[in-house]
Amino acid sequence: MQKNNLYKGSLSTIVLSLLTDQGKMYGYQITREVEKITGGQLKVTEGALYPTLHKLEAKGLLSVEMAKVNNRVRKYYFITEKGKKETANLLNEMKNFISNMEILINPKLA
Amino acid sequence: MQKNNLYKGSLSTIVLSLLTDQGKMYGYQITREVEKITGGQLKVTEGALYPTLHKLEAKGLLSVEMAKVNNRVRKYYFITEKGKKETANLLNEMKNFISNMEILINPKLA
DNA sequence: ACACAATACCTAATTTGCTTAGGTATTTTA
DNA sequence: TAAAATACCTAAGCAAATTAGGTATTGTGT
Repeated sequence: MQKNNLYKGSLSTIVLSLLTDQGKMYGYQITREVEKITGGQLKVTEGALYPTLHKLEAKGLLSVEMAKVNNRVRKYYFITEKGKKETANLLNEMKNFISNMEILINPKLA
Repeated sequence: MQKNNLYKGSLSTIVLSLLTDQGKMYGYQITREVEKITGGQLKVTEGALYPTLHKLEAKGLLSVEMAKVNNRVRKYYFITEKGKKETANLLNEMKNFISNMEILINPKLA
């Protein structure tokens, strides 16, 4: 996703969070949106994204809806009921991670 | 470090940040300190920590000082000049990661 | 008209950073 | 006196990326 390997492990959370917010999105759109939101700082590579989308679908957290736009196929992903619960868990884990990191790197808070 | 794989990639930053704060520490002490600071939420496993300390030493970011306490060996690690610069970089990357994640998971901020 | 960029999907080999599961040895505690 | 804690270590395996490809269509610049 970057040279930076801090993002390793966060992709599923990012995807599920975006889909929670936007309802449904297709893969390529997700890569554009993340780049836009982070001001170009984070680029989700397709080699990371597509396998992740397939994994989340296989786990039953996402469903797919095919669409044909301009003679080109799009696969819109959206969150299932099961996915909503898992998203809530992942978002909590992310918030916990962030607060733990903040006290770890900021000794004044410890 | 946990079941949670968000921490993947953050161990070097955690170690260097702690050593910046505390001057010098030995491996086992680092595992105790991280667990204490995070209220038991994050446990740095020795299988992850020792190879990381050796890697940081090999890169010239840390130096070692042996000590014998109670007939048992301790290896105290401390940051080199080169390590100070790299620590500053890693801390900046971590802060960037955190702010990017915050806007990604919090659509109201986007 | 034609090349190149952008859109849109995909896979597979490799790398990386951890987990899991061991190992040695001494000191402290129940 | 057995178990837990202290203190170091390594190696096989796993999971999530990176890197480096692939196909095909549409839009853009010259």
